Amino acid sequence: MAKQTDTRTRIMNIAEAAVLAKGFDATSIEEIVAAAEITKGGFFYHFPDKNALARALLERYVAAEERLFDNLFDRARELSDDPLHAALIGLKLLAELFDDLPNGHPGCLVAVAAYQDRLFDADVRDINRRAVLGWRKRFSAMFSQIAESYPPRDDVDPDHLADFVSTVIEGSVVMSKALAEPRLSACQIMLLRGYIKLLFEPHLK
Amino acid sequence: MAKQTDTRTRIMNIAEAAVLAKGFDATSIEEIVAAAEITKGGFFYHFPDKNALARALLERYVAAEERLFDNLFDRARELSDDPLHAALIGLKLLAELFDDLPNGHPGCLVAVAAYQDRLFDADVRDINRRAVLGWRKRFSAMFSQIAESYPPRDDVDPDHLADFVSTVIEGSVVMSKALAEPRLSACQIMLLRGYIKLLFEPHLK
DNA sequence: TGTACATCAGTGAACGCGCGTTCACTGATGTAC
DNA sequence: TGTACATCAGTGAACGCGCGTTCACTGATGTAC
Repeated sequence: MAKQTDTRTRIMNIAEAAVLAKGFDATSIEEIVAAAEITKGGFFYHFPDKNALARALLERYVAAEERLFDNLFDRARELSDDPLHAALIGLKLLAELFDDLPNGHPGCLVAVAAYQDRLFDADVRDINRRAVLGWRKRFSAMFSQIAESYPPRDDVDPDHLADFVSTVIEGSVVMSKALAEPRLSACQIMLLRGYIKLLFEPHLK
Repeated sequence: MAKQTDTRTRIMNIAEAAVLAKGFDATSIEEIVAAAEITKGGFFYHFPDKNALARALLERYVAAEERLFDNLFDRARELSDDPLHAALIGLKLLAELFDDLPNGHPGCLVAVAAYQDRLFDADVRDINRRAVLGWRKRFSAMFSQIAESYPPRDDVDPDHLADFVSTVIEGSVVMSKALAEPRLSACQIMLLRGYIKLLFEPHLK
């Protein structure tokens, strides 16, 4: 039973890296089982078909991302009671997290699913949609709370601002991959942080 | 000769749409020639191999994008001599352009190449890198010029700010595809515009 | 404690299909004289 | 204007390989009595 999860996890780790590097269709079961040192039959013991692998990968990825955001912004709230300051700390922590990845972020499975959605069934597409809506909900609540104490300098919809966070994260990963510049993501997230600061922080002059 | 470019263009249009919907590897030559109503031999008359198709698609896409940005920001400069106002007009025009696409932006081939780069040779990866560096150069020049007249409220590197434009565009396309919300991109670009405005526009109060 | 059976986590061989690529050929159009 | 040849833009058949999937089997571990 420890072994089951071992092999299954090993399959998924290998598959995830390959999918992020060349797409889902180009990642063959053959190469996965070769790297995992099992046979094809072994793969199909763990997953009924290839689509089930996609689903499992995306579900795991989304759950992990959610946990990560939870931890990160919970930690930020521990460091400051003020909602704006906590958000700024959270974004800084996020940037640091990206900066600590030596080869840059390996890529976001949500973006892969978005860009290859004709490959997957409605089930997988729905998981993806819900995940992004979850991010919207999370950050929208954050910005709504900030807006209560800090009237924004610009009249922006909290949902749109929430999407802006996801937009910048997703976009920065694309950019850092395209340019092979691992540090780019962290830098872009700090720019986003600058915007949030500018938008909400009271002007002192 | 009109016919040659016709068929070649038809192949590329069909291929581009398919690649943006499911990735490069999953787009078979078989389905392309079926849709283009030619035989496989016909395809290989126009392209020596599948990688040549990828290269041709990316080159065409990058060139078209460059022309589009040229036209858009040239037009903006016609409408205002002031570099900041011209930039804000340019971003507004860009947002409108996105909003006019009824099904949303079909996707950016640069993002596809970034997320499936293990599929392509060094040649294709280089075209991609240069394209993104081109965007950086374009927008960096724009922001440097703005900064001459309008001291930014925040000390940001023009290159980073330039990348931020690309980041938001790329990210918003990912988001609008993931959520199947065609209008999202335009909205996110307007948020970016709001940031630029906030960053450079003199505070009146 | 020993035996019988069930389940788990795979193996290994086989399958047919679709893929990218090659190549000999062809009919229409263009060019030289 | 007619003929000979070249080029263009493909056709159509064939190729071998790798893909996802199936399935009968297996050896190790767990459970009942």
